[in-house]
Amino acid sequence: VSVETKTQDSYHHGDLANALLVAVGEIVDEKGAAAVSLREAARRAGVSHAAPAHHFGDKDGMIVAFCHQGFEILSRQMADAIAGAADVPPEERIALLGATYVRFADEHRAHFDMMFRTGLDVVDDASHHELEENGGMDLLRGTVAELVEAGKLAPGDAEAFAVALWSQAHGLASLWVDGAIPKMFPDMPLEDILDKAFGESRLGFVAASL
Amino acid sequence: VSVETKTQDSYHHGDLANALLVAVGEIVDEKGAAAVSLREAARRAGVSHAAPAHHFGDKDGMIVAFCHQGFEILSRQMADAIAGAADVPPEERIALLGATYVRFADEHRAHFDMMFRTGLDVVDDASHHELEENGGMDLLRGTVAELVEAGKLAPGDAEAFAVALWSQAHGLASLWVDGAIPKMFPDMPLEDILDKAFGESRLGFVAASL
DNA sequence: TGTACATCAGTGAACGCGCGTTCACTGATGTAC
DNA sequence: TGTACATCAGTGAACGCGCGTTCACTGATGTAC
Repeated sequence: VSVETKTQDSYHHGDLANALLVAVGEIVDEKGAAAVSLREAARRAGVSHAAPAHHFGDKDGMIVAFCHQGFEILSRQMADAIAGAADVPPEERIALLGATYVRFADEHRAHFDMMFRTGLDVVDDASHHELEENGGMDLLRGTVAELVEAGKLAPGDAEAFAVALWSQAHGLASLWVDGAIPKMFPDMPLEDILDKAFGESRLGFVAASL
Repeated sequence: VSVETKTQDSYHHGDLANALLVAVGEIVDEKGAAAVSLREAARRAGVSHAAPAHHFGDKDGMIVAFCHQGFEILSRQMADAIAGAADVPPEERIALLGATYVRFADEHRAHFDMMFRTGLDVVDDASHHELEENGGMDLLRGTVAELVEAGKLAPGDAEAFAVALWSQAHGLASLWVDGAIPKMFPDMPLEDILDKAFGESRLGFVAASL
């Protein structure tokens, strides 16, 4: 996706808020999250440097909006992943959620970086809220609860199990996106790693043994 | 640890390089990795802003030196963790390595952030080298190899197993240090989580089932 | 259909800031003789 | 033991840069009547 710059003969952009968010993604991809600035985003959108203020208020506003977009995408993809799998055992749905999380990071590196890896206070504050609100965390909790109901997981282990799963997915996503896994273990396709990390047999055990 | 500022009546600091690295850690802890600057580090060390150049050349040099320090600590802690456990089964040593990795992140948040989470090119380039050189990765590989030798893991699964373990430890460390786990799952002590994530029974299975 | 007017979105100049880096310098230390 | 000198570590001024934010403005759009 490329930034839609303003039509040359029009004073108003028409879709500046979106164009700026696209620009933010490009900056993160090209130069890292630390390089994001209002002025650079405005430049890429073909607009004066003061224009973003009309849409996002200030820099924090733009960054939070970008993260919000990411959380929406992530939660939608997670919901989609298990929407068509209601009749499947919970451990398989959990595997789907984990793989979806990692694929989201792979396909939306800029969003993943901003959402989870910048360490900005404004992002941390917003992220907690987003994770609770948008349903991604509820899907994990709910599916783990089904595992308990099905007698495959002790009730007292539900939280630890959820944490372990989230950690596995988050760590895989982080190291993969960083390029650490490809560097240390060349020639391992992501899908192979996902098979191993979230494969049915493994999760079945984890549920039983925790 | 606090920055040792220069003795007031001495022109030379005496231990400026170390004092600057301590200052970097404080800045990361207080204001995030993005706030690290040569001038702020010099300020905290009680020295003129041009002084750091004599020790680290430029800003990248200072950051790489800080990361290098972190990799040294991590690899030493990992080596120590299994040094006294040579007679223990490999799956238990692997659990020790994982827990050590997470505890390192918990106890050295600033270093962990800089080493793995800034996304700076200069850090990424150095980190790959450090991980290979300083032995941390070798410890993981070596212990996984023992698992294979002991017939507890198929040779073809060794790499995937190593990736899964590293991911589990890295994700747990990241989410814990971010405060995401405490926020989503309050009142779970880190040691409890480590027990569940790297506990003997779980790893025994993972080795057998991958 | 036309006109006044409010509202909104983008402009461009200006501000002050902290930054990395350079450079000629100076104080301190150590070494050769 | 003393002296010249090289070397090293820290200084302070200067530079140019990109940044976030503010502000009076202006062009465009839509709405009331």
